[in-house]
Formats: sequence, C-alpha cells, structure tokens
Amino acid sequence: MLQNGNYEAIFSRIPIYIEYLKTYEEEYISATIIANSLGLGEVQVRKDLAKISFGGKPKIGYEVKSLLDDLSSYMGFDKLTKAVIVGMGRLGEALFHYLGFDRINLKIVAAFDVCDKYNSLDEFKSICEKHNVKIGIITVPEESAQATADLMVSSGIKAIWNFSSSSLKVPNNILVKNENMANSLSVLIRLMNNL
Amino acid sequence: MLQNGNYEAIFSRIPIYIEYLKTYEEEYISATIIANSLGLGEVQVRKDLAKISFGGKPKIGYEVKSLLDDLSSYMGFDKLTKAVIVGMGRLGEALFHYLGFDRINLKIVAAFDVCDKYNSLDEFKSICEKHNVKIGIITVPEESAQATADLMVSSGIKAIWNFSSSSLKVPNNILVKNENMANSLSVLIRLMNNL
DNA sequence: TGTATATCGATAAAGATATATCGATATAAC
DNA sequence: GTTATATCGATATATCTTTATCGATATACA
Ligand SMILES: NC(=O)c1ccc[n+]([C@@H]2O[C@H](COP(=O)([O-])OP(=O)(O)OC[C@H]3O[C@@H](n4cnc5c(N)ncnc54)[C@H](O)[C@@H]3O)[C@@H](O)[C@H]2O)c1
Ligand SMILES: NC(=O)c1ccc[n+]([C@@H]2O[C@H](COP(=O)([O-])OP(=O)(O)OC[C@H]3O[C@@H](n4cnc5c(N)ncnc54)[C@H](O)[C@@H]3O)[C@@H](O)[C@H]2O)c1
Repeated sequence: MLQNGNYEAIFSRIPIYIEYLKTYEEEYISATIIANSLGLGEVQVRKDLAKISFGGKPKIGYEVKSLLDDLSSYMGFDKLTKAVIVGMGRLGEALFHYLGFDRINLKIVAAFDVCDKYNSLDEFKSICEKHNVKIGIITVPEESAQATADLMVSSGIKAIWNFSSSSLKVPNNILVKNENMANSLSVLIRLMNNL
Repeated sequence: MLQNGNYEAIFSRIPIYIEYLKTYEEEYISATIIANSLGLGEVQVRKDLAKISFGGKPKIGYEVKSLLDDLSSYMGFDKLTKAVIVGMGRLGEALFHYLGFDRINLKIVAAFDVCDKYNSLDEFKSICEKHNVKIGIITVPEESAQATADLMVSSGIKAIWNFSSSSLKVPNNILVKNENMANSLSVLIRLMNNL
C-alpha cells in the first residue's frame, strides 16, 4: 500500500530549487544565494545539492544549467509521465485544465466520468494500457473512490493521487498519496491559533 | 513570514484520528485498534494521544467521546474559523463549493473576483473586518498573487492558503501555507520512479 | 481469589532531519 | 606573489520523529 505521508523531506524541496533556478540568469549560483532566496539554511541546501549533483566550486558555486538537469532528472521530470483523471466535477475540471503540470513533465492523457461528455469508464483499461499510464487522479465522490481505485489498480496504474477523503485499500506495490485539502487547511488553522 | 512546509508531524495525524473516531461506534477504543486501522504504529498513536488528551485505562483504552473533544479542540475545530477566497476561476469555484470544510468548522464567508459575479475587491477590507476573517485563500493567477496577499495582510488576515506557485512576501507574523499541487504530485512521481 | 491478558504510560533506542563548525580551495584584490 | 574572502565539503552536534521495550494496572475468567 505504501500509504505515505512523510516522504524523504528532500523530495519536497527539490521542485522548489528547480523553480527558483529556472528564474536565475547567471551561469553560477551559490548555496548561500539559494538558501537566502528561499528562506532555507545554507548548509541544508548544500547537503541537498551534494546528494544529487556534482560538486560546486569554492568561491564560485554550482553551474546552474547542469544543476537544473541533475535536479530535474532526480525528480523524474526528464521523462514524460502520463496520468488519467476520474471524476470530472468541479475539482476534476480545475485539475484537468491546470497548466502547471507541464513543468514537471506530466500529461493528463484522458479524463473519465459517468457523464458522457468525457471518456467512458468502459474504455478505462484499454486507454490506460495503450498509453502506458502510470498515475491515476481520483476526484470522484467519496462513495465511488474505492471502486475507482480498484479499476485503476486492475488497469496497471502504479500510483494514485487521491483527492477524496476515503482511505483507499490497494495492494502493497501501489503508491497512494492522499491530498486531503481539509486536513491540510486544518494544519494552518492549528498553527494560526497557536500564535 | 513563517513560510512553513514541515510542521509538527503530529498536526497532520490528528485530523485523521478525528475522522476515524467519528466512525467508531463503541464507547472505548484502544491505541492498538486506531493504529491498525490507520496503518500507524501503536506507540506513535499512544504518544500522540498522551500529548493531547487525558489518559486511557489499561485493558480498556480511551473514551471515544472525550478523546474526540480533546483532539478537536486541540486542532481548533471547536471554534468557527472564517475564511475568504480570492480568484473565482475553476479552482476557486471548486474550493468554494467543497463541503468538506464543514468538518473542520471552517466557513468561507465571501468570494472575490475581478469579474462582477462575485464580491468586488473594493469591499474586501470591510468584509474581512466585519466578519473578523482570519484565513485568506489565494486562487488567482500567478501575477496577481502578491497583490492579493498584500491586500489580505492589510485587511487583518492572519494566515494565507496559497494555491498559486508564486512565493509570497509577507510580514513575519503572517502564516503562509503553499499548496503547490504540481510540487505535491512530483513527490509521487519521484517515489514511483524509485520503485 | 488468583492468574492471564490487553492495554497503558514511561523510558530508552534508533532513525531521520536540520544546524553548526571548520579546514580546504578557487578566485579576486592588493 | 601574497593575502583576503566566498564558498565548498566533511564532520560533528542538535533537534525532531519514530519505534522498541517493559513494568504497572484494570478487567476477565477460571
Ligand atoms: N471541490 C473541492 O475543492 C474539493 C476539495 C477537496 C476534495 N474534494 C473531493 O474531490 C471529489 C470531487 O469533488 P468535486 O467538488 O469535484 O465534486 P463534484 O460533485 O463536482 O464532481 C464529482 C464528479 O464525479 C463524477 N462521478 C461520480 N461517480 C463517478 C464514478 N463512479 N466514476 C466516474 N465519475 C464519477 C460525477 O459525475 C461528477 O462529475 C470529492 O470526493 C470531494 O470530496 C473536492
Ligand atoms: N486549476 C487547478 O487545478 C490549479 C491547481 C493548482 C494551482 N492552481 C493555481 O490556482 C490559480 C487559479 O487557477 P485556476 O485554474 O482557477 O485559474 P482560472 O484562470 O480559472 O481562475 C483565475 C480567476 O482569478 C480571477 N482573477 C484574476 N486576477 C484577479 C485579481 N487580481 N483579483 C481577483 N481575482 C482575479 C479571474 O477572473 C479568474 O476568475 C492559479 O494561480 C493556478 O496556477 C490551479
């Protein structure tokens, strides 16, 4: 199942480095500059980079271009990842039209719903197999979430991004990332009340 | 600024306990049952509960009702929290109509957009002050995000839930939680490619 | 009443993550 | 050339988080 919540902390920083580096015009950049720009510790930045890329030069820093390449391929952004989405209601529509997945090289190749404006679920398996789809996005109502997950698993999908608040039962080799918005917001409420 | 990403880990587990407990019919529950149902370690559950609630009884467990109360008030769900949302495009609409915020006792009291179907930004400050709004949700395009944040700060908002991928500059006493969906999904891509 | 057991809480150990310190080095300035 | 300095990488320390262990206790049952 691998129902993760806490991943290696570094994984969530790399995309931030990448975004920042894309805006950086010089040929070289130091860990100090990255750290200060992003509000992180410079030792942490240096350690992250050391883990992924080749060394920087004292007094100079890291070469931006090759750093970007290394970070991107570390995250898997160098390869196109294909996804499908099931449940084309308000949230599904929003995600389907969102342009921001481009920069992580993710493409939503098909959208499914019970309503016939979209691909029918009958075609789900064949479309997934044809495109070798790896990621399934679940934006159906709670009560349909488990059935949708089952369909995804039986269609060869390897990872599920779940926006319903159902906790899905899936085989051990399938990744599930729950994107529970209310829970995420509640962390903010808690922190706020603490101040 | 408090531009957090890694909060106390416990904060993100409490809402999960709460959801689970709401479905639990018995009068008492043990850490063992919670842990097994949610795929967590039982020592971890016991430690979390010990931090927040009064003790359980050996061989019996914790009283569900009072546990729920304690966890809810720890998270701040016992008080109504008011939010506003700015940017009523696809994502803004989805969030505005989402019913799941009820269970964390959050109410979106007003929705703003440049389009006149919604509240006008001219009224932003007065509405926020009138309702004593604490949380601002940003779902405007990138280029308007910082201006929106500024408006929120100057209208007395204490915490911002930011869906744009701009990194916002705000005063030190304002909380910002970036909900960068592409970055979140990229963690899943990374984990998947690792298997 | 005594024994077995599920469970708790406390303490200890392990693991993960973040921060601090410092010598080495590449460049720049003198 | 020598010196000053920004930066790196390595090592050490600190903090946070999770997991393991174990004695104490409330109940169930013989
Ligand atoms: N709207 C939000 O901001 C938001 C936020 C967080 C989580 N969610 C969750 O995301 C899910 C969708 O939310 P929404 O607001 O878009 O709801 P919605 O009602 O607008 O959309 C649900 C869509 O799923 C379709 N559907 C229903 N059963 C289906 C099935 N078996 N197979 C395929 N499609 C099916 C419906 O036709 C509809 O188009 C819900 O589980 C909700 O709790 C929504
Ligand atoms: N759609 C998604 O699934 C998704 C996912 C993650 C992040 N985002 C981000 O959320 C934001 C909104 O995305 P969307 O898909 O809803 O876009 P959208 O274009 O559908 O909606 C943007 C809305 O903001 C309004 N707007 C523009 N400038 C404004 C201003 N200054 N003040 C108030 N309203 C203003 C527009 O009128 C429009 O209604 C973007 O920053 C996007 O990158 C979207």
